[in-house]
Amino acid sequence: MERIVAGMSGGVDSSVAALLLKQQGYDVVGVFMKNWDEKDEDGVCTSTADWEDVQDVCHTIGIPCYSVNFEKEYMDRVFSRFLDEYKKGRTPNPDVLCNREIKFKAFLEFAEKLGAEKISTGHFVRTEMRESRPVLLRGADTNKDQSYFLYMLKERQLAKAVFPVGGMLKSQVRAMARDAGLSVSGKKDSTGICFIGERNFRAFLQNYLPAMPGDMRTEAGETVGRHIGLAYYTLGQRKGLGIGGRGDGRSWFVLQKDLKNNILIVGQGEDHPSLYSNRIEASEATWIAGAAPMPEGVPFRCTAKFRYRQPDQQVSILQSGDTLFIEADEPQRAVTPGQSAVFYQGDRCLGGAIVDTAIPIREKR
RNA sequence: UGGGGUAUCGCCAAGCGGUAAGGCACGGGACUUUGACUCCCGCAUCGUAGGUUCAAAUCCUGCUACCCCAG
Repeated sequence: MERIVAGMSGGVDSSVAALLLKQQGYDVVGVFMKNWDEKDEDGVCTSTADWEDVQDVCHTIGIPCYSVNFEKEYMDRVFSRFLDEYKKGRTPNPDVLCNREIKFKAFLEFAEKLGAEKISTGHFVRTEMRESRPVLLRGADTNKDQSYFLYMLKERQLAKAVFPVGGMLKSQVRAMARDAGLSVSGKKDSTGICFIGERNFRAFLQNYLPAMPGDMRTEAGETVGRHIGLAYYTLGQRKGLGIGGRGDGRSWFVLQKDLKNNILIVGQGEDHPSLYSNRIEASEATWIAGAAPMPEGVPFRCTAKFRYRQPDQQVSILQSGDTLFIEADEPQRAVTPGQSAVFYQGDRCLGGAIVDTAIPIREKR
């Protein structure tokens, strides 16, 4: 009987994933990962509660369960880079790294040591063999598709993974959990950084990044406020600026970071022109198939997402050396350095790259 | 010091005798496995002390503060 190690977070999705595998006759072993040790703002250690949920669910399903600790790996391979990026004034996405380095690497290796052929997670994505090679497809529930977070995986990682709920709708997953009597069937979807959880983001960052106050200025150079450190803001952000009543009365948004002078450039209006770009330069391109879908220097038409859950955007991409040039058909709002651009061809996720620069539209030449 | 003006929520700002618009900020919630965006809800008795009136943020008087002009 084939053994599968089910990664279980204590949430509905991974629980139902394990349940489905069990029903399909696999030798399922549930494993809970603890990768972060800290209480939340209320002094509650959510991972303890989640671990209890996992034990509960495993008991109901009738599978053994274990817990494994990757705190060190998470800190070394994910969180340290996360902080480095912030220190550079960028806005990283820790979860794409977490998937590549932890869930589909450290955890996968651990599962193999347990004698498992494969691992499962509760991600809403599908895989399929095409020409005897695994491809990553969007989840069937277009509203919950999580392929964006898995673009850094490679074929050999995909080949070792199963995503039992990828073909289902979220509503079906919940219904199945309820019918099976899983205690977590009504549990709220978790959000926030994976393993760290939902928290006051600014306060959280303040534990790791030094304050470096400076001016907030308009593009014209007028000082309109103070910031507590450029790292605490991201492009297109509105909340937290604390500027009210100035100018034409509209809301203020972060337009740019001037790291050299420690100045946050802000402007009014959700649709401020400086927030829009259609030419983006990215690097660290990774392709699930191992190589880009097009030769170097040749443009390629596909769709892209510049943030999770963004509707597909029509783009042309062109690789030149280490740089990936992206040209979007439509203007894109607040494309942010450090964030990921993920590429698709139909339902298939091809890979992605990390944004370095978004060139404002009005600088077109 | 003399003359004039203004004082309404943290900020901007309606109101002109009939019982406090709106925007921004902020707080809460929804959405969301990153960060954001978005959406919904909440949020003042009118500088102060008196007076007139059935009724005052709205009229009158004193006080206080700030602004402008003058010299």
